[in-house]
Amino acid sequence: MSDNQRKILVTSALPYANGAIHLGHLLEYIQTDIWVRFQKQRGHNCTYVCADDAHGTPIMLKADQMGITPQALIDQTSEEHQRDFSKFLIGFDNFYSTHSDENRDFSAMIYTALRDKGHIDKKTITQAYDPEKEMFLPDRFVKGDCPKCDAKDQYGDNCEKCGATYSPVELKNAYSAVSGAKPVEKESEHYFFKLGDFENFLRDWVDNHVQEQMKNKLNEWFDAGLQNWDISRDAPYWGFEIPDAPGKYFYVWLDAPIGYMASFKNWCDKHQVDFDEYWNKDSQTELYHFIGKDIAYFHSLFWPAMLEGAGLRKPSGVFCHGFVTVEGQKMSKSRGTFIMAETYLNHLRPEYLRYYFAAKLGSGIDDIDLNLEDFRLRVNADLVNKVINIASRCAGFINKKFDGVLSSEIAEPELFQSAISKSELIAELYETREYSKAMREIMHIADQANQYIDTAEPWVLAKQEGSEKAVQDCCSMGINLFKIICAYLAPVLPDVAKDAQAFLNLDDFAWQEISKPLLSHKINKFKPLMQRVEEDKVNAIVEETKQNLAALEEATAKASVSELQQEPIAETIEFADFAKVDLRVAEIVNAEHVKKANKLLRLTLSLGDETRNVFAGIKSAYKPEDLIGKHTIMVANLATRTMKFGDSEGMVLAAGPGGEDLWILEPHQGAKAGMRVK
RNA sequence: GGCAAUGUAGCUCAGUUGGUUAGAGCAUCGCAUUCAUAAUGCGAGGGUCGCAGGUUCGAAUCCCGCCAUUGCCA
Repeated sequence: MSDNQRKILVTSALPYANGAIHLGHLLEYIQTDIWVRFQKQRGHNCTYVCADDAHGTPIMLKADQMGITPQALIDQTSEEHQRDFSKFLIGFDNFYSTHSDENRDFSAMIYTALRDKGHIDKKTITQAYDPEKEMFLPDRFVKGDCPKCDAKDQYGDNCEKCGATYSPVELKNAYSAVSGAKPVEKESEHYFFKLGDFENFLRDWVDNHVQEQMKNKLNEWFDAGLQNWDISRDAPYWGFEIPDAPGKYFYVWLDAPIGYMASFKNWCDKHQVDFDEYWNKDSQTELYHFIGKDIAYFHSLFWPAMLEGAGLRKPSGVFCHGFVTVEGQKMSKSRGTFIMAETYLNHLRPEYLRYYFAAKLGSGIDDIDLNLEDFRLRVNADLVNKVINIASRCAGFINKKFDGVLSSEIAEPELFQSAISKSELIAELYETREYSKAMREIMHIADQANQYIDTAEPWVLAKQEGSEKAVQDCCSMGINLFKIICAYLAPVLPDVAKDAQAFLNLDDFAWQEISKPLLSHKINKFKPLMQRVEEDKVNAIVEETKQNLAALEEATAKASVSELQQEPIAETIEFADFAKVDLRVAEIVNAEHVKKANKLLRLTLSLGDETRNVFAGIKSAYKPEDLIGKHTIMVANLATRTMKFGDSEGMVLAAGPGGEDLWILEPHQGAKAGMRVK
């Protein structure tokens, strides 16, 4: 190993231990794993640790619902997570849990240090409390009617319908999402981390440790003023009890990032590595966290502040990435695009996805779109048609005519040189997480290789008497280019790289060896290294995702509070009262976005002889173009209501809790605009 | 509601500090070719760079407003 070998510790965000790994998670683990494999291929000492995030109310409640202990739930989840990760070739050096002795010790140690330096405050706050379950309720576990717009079934912090923000105690008809009981207000003393103590330090630190795009966002928080952070929760809570405060527990987000340290410590003890060398205040090693843009706040403010306060080293960098969208939209359960790792693996090998993500990942925080058609075409074209094709079209000649031995010289030194001269550029692109640019460079080499073989025409030479050496030379040239390309792609395609090594009769693809040509070298029989992605396999993933969802919904519907419990049937009315409501079939002749309105769509409804302008709060669930031409049911004799955006002349009927889960009514085929519903 | 990021060919994306006729891959079409997992090579068509203003000799690039998408609001 060279003198300039770096010591690097890398983490991915800890997956929460109450659900399965999905494509959104995988973007991050794949991005990190590629980076780690690259560092190792370069000969650096790089360690990759992760853990399950195993504490908090949602885990406690889910275990309760399943009738098992939280410990049993997180054990089971950990097994599932590790199985998925390993199948996706995520090469963690250590995968641990935040519910561990190491983590308990570090959490206590850091908390104590912060407290002793005066960075912890106590304050009594009022919170919603479930008298039946005898527990405090986090905002998202209190539901009720929006205090502003009266929308039903809104969460305790903000309204999906009108966008208002408020506190849970303001909700009308509030109920606990856990028991259905009416929450009461109750006081409790909470512990706070005084983030504001670290403002100067953080402003400095943020300046050269986060991406440009993140700085703007963080500045907003600085400008708003850093608030104290509530780090305690009352019993019953699934987590670590605060050392000097019986009945109080660390909030899950306090011990989650500390889990990075705990997992690493656990690994150090198994491998006789000096933990302190990595975490001492003046450590010379490097520490990088790969995270999603949603948790930037915790990793760029709380975490470095906690480390600073506790006298530990700070991260060398926090690398944020965007979200995965599918077909240009948020992953959606109902569209079948909320794809689980396991579902994907039932149909396709992981490297297709690894390559596709690599081909689209840059160093920024842009969202990454998985377009299923593009995915299939891109992977097939780049990997199978271009890269693997090179070996496929050369290997036959070498094996049949030359007993598998490559020629003793490089036929096209310039072309060979051009391919290896990209080594440092590609390394730099991997290092800076510009994988998409790296992939482009590599594919360009593959194009050149195919062009070369086309020009050299070994199949023509093979038929000419006395051209044997020319055939061997040109096919050996092709194999050598193939070797270089595979070495460059190794971080992304670990299994293909392994198979290519077997074919090429090599032990590894160490980066320093890339420039060495294979001369008079014996290779093995070529076997197809990768099959094309078939369209029906991709469709099967979407299909299975939809089916899983249906099964899941059935299960949760049984377990949770029923629709009727949430909203009991209203009091009985006479037919005459009902008859006053004039319901009509209406055709949606136009639908469009409403400027400045986050929730509304403007619908133009035809009743045959007249048209109505109606505003409907369904933007989160429907795209305008998907509605046009359809029929629906409207209240036609509702008094016109004047809104900020214009008059709404009626109302369309819809059911569902809100957000994406909102369904408007549609009559069976044959109903005509204007018909009365009675 | 506030803030941030994003919006470029059918699709997925590049476009460095503003500077000729806006690029690539895939898809489409034509030609060549058969060594290769119906792969490959050569060539062609295709864009008022989200919309509307402004600054400038000159804007995809800078400024303002608006629209849309995604995320955050501890």
